[in-house]
Amino acid sequence: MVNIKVVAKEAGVSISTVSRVVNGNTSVREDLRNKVLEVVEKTGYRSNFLARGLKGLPTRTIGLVIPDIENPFFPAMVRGVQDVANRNGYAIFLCNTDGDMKLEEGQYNLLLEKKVDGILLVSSSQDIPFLEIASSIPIVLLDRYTQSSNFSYVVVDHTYGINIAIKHLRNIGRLRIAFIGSKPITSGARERFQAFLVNHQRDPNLKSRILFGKYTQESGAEMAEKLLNSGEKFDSIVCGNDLIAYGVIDVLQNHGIKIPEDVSVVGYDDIPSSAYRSPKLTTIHQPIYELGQIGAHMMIDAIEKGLNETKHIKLEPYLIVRETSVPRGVKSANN
Amino acid sequence: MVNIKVVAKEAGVSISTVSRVVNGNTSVREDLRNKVLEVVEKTGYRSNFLARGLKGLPTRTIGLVIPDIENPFFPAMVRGVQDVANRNGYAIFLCNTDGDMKLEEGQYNLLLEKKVDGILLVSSSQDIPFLEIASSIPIVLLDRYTQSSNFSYVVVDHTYGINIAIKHLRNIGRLRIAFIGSKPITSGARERFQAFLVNHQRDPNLKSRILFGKYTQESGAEMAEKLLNSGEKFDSIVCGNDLIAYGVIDVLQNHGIKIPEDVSVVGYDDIPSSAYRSPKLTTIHQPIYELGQIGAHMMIDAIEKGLNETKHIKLEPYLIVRETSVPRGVKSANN
DNA sequence: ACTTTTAGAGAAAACGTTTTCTGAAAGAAG
DNA sequence: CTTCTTTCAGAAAACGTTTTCTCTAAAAGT
Repeated sequence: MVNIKVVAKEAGVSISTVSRVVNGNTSVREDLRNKVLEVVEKTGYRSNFLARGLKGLPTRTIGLVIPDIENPFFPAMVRGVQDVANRNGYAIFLCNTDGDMKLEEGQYNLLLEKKVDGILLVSSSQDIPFLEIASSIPIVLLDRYTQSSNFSYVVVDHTYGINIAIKHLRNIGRLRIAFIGSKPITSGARERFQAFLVNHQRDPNLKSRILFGKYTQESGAEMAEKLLNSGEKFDSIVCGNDLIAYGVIDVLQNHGIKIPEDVSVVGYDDIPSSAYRSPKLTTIHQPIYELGQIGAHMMIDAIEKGLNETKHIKLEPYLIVRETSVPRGVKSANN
Repeated sequence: MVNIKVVAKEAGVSISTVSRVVNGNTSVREDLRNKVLEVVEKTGYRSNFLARGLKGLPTRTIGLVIPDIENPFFPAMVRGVQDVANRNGYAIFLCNTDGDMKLEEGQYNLLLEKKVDGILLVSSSQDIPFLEIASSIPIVLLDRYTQSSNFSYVVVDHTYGINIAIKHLRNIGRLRIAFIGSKPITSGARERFQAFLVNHQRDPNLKSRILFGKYTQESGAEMAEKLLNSGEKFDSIVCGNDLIAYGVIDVLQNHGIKIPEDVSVVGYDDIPSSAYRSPKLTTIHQPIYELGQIGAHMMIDAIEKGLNETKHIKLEPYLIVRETSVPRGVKSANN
């Protein structure tokens, strides 16, 4: 491997001079600079990142930890951060936690050990003990924020998202709305649930129309069965995410319930398959790719410009009406 | 940050001794070893990977380059490699190429610069010029192999995959089979196409029932239109991947063609949504997660045991019959 | 013309390890 | 009791950089 020493020898200068030329921060005599540049070009020399890192300089490496890349919600986000990271010469370490805080801490420590310049974290809990001891590198929370937030984050405004979902259902005359979501352990789940609650404050026997499970199709199916068995009346369901909606729709249809004629279903996320699935899912679209992009930008700014005021960004989701909410013949009022 | 020096001082020994204890390759007197271990435990000392890397030791870091994480084919593969990598203490760099060989080379060089111990590559071409100049680290090709293969690879046996697809269609009486695939630029696409060809050698006007596009839903739709417009007769379609099948099904249905009554469609890949989509797609399941796992295992073996004989592994896909191939009432012969 | 400032190049220290080399003490062999 | 091994700890070199420090020579000021 060609290192700074051989470049120096080849160019007939000292290694200090080579370093100065390739980093370009101090002035070097014109002829020497050109000679060095020429040798660098010829040999394809690139300074060794391990050595630079050892000197305390940035490694141009960012850690990204998410629950599960196989969850269709995350690929777009990952791609968003990779695209801007790559454009800026950063490489990204990707880690999965499966929603387990023990693993999450493990990945966090692994990344610190790898001397990443910063960590983008989709945490699986609202309080993250291992982040409380101040870290030496910037941390940006993605998609979910913490209780005691001294960290920058970029999230989606789920209160707004649930509001427009409910508004849409009311517009088409659905007033007995059920909610099937995830246990409110993450900020996102909590916010969605609370937004639903606020919209139904005066509702007496609301409790039995609210069900909590996990963000999976299986869990969605299970909870739909439970809702059905409860005997509670409902004409529409707001789901915590699209996967849950898939399960719900399957179960409802298996019970001979017509969607959207008998009950309207609206999902949340707008993962890619929701546009293909039949019936095509009405859902709240989250700007996932943009979320990744913006997070990566914030991170790179924090790394390079040393910005350490925390920044909080909330993105707006929007409603996509497909086939699972509006029965034929019903006119959706302008929302 | 706690480094080897403070551990040495704390334990009252030299840094050499500390190094020897934490690496455990040479013998150290019992009492000193215990003292050091105790201090290491207390301080949470972990040796700096940059310094180790600089000494030429492995960085316990692997590069994984794929075309696009947003392509639903890849998350399972990525997860497969991450799971075994993680279990063995490796971190993985994930890179996207979008099928562009220029970008692929760029990512490859970026990874070399990051001093990864090895690279897992899903290449977008059958010959990879930048790999011809011998690399100092192990390379394992995933999912696709090259012409002049001096590299280890793990792939899926697509000849077998297409054979069982065709056999299935013939079993249910479909004899005029069309093929809509990707231009045979990767080994996978080429193999699928050739397997189809071999099965139809005596067929006179076969050409017009073979169409090449890209591995996307849009392309699938486009080619289905083309096939329809050609006036060529067909009773079934084998698609190069599931995404193409989605596009094909949409177009066929829009033309009032019933699936599977009028024409049978079989996909290839079995991406997650194929089990949900309606109609549920009959397809060839590829063991994608296993492919990632096995690739990672080969890589780690190559890194740690220095195995440098090239190893070639072919995994067997299998048929999953869902709703797009067998018309009601037709009995599928035992295959 | 002589001193003072400035430009800019090289030497050397430092980053945190691993590992070879050196050396001392203890044990074995004569 | 002396000499030769052996065991094992510490010193020091090395990995490839960046950057501070030192020094020379030229430019600038008087």
